[in-house]
Amino acid sequence: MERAVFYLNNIHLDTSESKIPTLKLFGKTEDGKKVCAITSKVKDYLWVVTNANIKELENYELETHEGLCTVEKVVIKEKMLDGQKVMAAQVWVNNPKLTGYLGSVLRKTEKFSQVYEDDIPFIQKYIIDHDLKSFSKVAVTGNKIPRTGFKVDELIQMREIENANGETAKPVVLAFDIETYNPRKEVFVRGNEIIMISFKSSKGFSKVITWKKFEGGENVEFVEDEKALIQKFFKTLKEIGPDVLVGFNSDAFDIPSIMDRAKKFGVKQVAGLDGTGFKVVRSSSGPAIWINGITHIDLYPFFSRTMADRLKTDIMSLNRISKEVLNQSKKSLDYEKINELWASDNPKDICEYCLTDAELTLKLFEKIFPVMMEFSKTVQQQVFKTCRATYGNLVEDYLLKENPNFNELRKRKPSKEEFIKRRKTSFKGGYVHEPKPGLYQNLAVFDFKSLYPSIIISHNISPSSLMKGKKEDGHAVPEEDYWFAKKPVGMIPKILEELVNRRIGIKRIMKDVDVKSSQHAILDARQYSLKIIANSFYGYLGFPKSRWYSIKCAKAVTSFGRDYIKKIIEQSKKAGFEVVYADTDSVFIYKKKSVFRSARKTYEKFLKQINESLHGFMKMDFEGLYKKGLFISKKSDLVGAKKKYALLDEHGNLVIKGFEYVRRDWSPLAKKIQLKVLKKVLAENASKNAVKLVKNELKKLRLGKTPLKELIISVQLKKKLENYSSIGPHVAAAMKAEKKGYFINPGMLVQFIIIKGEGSVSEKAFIYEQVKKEDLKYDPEYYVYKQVLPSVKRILDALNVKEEKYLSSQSKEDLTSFIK
DNA sequence: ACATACCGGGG
DNA sequence: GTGTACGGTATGT
Repeated sequence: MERAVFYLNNIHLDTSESKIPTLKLFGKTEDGKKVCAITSKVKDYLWVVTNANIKELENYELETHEGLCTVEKVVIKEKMLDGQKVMAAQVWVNNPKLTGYLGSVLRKTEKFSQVYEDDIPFIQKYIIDHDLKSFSKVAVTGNKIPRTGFKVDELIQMREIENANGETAKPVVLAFDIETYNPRKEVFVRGNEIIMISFKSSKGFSKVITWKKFEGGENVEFVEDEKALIQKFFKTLKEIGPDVLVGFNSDAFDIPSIMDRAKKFGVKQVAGLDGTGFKVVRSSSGPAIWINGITHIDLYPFFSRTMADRLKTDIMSLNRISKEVLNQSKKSLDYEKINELWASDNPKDICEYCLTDAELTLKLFEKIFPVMMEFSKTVQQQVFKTCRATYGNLVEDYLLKENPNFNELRKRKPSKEEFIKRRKTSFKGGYVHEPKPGLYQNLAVFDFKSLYPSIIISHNISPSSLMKGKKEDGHAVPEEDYWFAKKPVGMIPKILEELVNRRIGIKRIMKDVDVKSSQHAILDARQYSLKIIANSFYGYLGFPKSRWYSIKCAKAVTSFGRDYIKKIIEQSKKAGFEVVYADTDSVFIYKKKSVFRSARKTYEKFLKQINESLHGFMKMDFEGLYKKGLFISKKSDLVGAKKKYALLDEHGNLVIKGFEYVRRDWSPLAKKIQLKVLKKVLAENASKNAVKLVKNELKKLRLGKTPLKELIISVQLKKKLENYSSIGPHVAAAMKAEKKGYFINPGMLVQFIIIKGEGSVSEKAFIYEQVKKEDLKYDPEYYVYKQVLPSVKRILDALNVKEEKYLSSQSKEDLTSFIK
């Protein structure tokens, strides 16, 4: 027997080789040796709540197409279910893959229909039950066995495993990026050549590999052809032997591309430490790529959901995130230029571009990894899973992990029918005070500190306390006829309170730590992970897929919340402030004729007054002071749109939320004008210039002088042409193009122009190439009224600029004649 | 009014 | 595996 202590990298249950699943744990020792521990002797369990004689269960056997499922042991225990004591049988199963199936069979029986915990993924239970953590030490006992096929230093037939605590490992990281040649504008991976791959490692490895030779590139290595490039990718992965492979959108783009090309050239994928290739697994953000023994991190899902609230940018591209987080931009090179350079055998600039992307990816990873790790530790799941999780997943994982401390049976996920039923049930959300469109000066934003968590804790909002005891003794819900008992404290408020208290404790410690130290960064990451999870409890209660879903609890939370925010609005008005906008837990207020310099003092004084009037646990924070705020109206409504505003902060940064200029199905012209107008209005303080700009652009457009390229609308063709039941403009354009002999393929990006003529938008849509070749004229009317106007109208409306000012003083009819 | 289809990230 | 993101918008029918 041997004992090996190593940092755990990843765990999974492998069913590829035989019907008996093998548990594989990968990691590395302190001195950097790679280890894999395997075992096929893992047992899983489920719970059955029953008063029936359990003898029948003890020797239960079930034939399945995946082998025999046998019950190996049954243990009776007293458990809690919704705060009530129940007798339950813990049923141990020989094969973890069959637990769910056994559960579904038992559920159909009369005696054993109340089945629990059969739907918790085995690995998740295993990690919780063995107290394991990503990149933390584990101690394994077992026998060394021959390493046949494994790319590790040691392979162990595992008997036992335990958490060995201690420091977490600093992983060896390899960041990568690919470039593809895509002259036919297919958006998706199929059929596109990979022309180069770049690498940057945490150990200083830096290289671009490509298959067209040129003079004088730095860190460039040339290979014979694309096949050799793909082979080189796997070879490099093996040579560097990273603990973490990181990309940006690599789940959806880089790795699927590599897999696709490897298949085409018959290159065997050897990525995992057991010689296996990439594996496509389901994650809550869509398909994800798993590698045995290496943690694959895709930065995109983590930034675009978990970190989104912390970023100013609304656009989650590598460039924008790098700019904000690292203060470093991508090399600018648009994809048409990439195609052009490659076609003309001049890939040098592409190489530099590619390497910069890998470098930014590595830097972003290094910056954000502590945060990912804190999330992973907090919910006790593998970082692979946590960094792709939705808020709901994080709460659910946290509850699954904390729940055993309460001896409660963990709830099941809803059935399909239940899910559909829940989804139909809507309820009133937070209170929204619609903004009056306009540009405001010196705005203050206050928000309740953890409004919903505070409400849940202080009103004991929990399924187990719902309508227990007498109404007079409980917390009555505003506008509703139900209540929550004050005691005993329910599982959800209890877990949440512990979480909030932990965060308070961390924040207290942080005060005495140097802001620039790495310890501070870690503590900040930890408190942030706790904050995100705490703030998501409410959403979780009302999320139809939740195990601990409770519509009454969710309703109660928003009901209390509306009560609180309305009181703040009233108080603000009484104190002589104008309330511009309020949403759920925040208010945007201002005072007419205020001066920026003195505004902060005024607001701070008022905030203090608010806080003095609030009960103990409720508190409002000063979220920010903005020099300017632009609120715009809904499309055709008088009241303003929700979450659509642009702010200019104290340092002159623009914060733009919810404007459409980011989308590719808008013409570059509309996007460009919208952004310019916003900048002029907010940053340059010149709405006159904005009007002038719009006027000029419209004039150009009407004279037919706008370059065609600026008018291209790009929409992806997602299906075969014959499968469309509704023929939208991109489909119609593609159909016409195909008849003319153009290459049309599902997956491609249809770039079209709306041309002059009669009929619907679809009838007037033609692909860009055809418009160019046949010298068709674009339709100024369409671009004026369907592209440019919608993008700026609401902004200028908010500033009380009348349409005529920029559209023209002439009538529409006159304009049409003008165009002719 | 309702249904359908697409956006995001990546080249 | 019981479910496969989601909220917003334009255009067709």
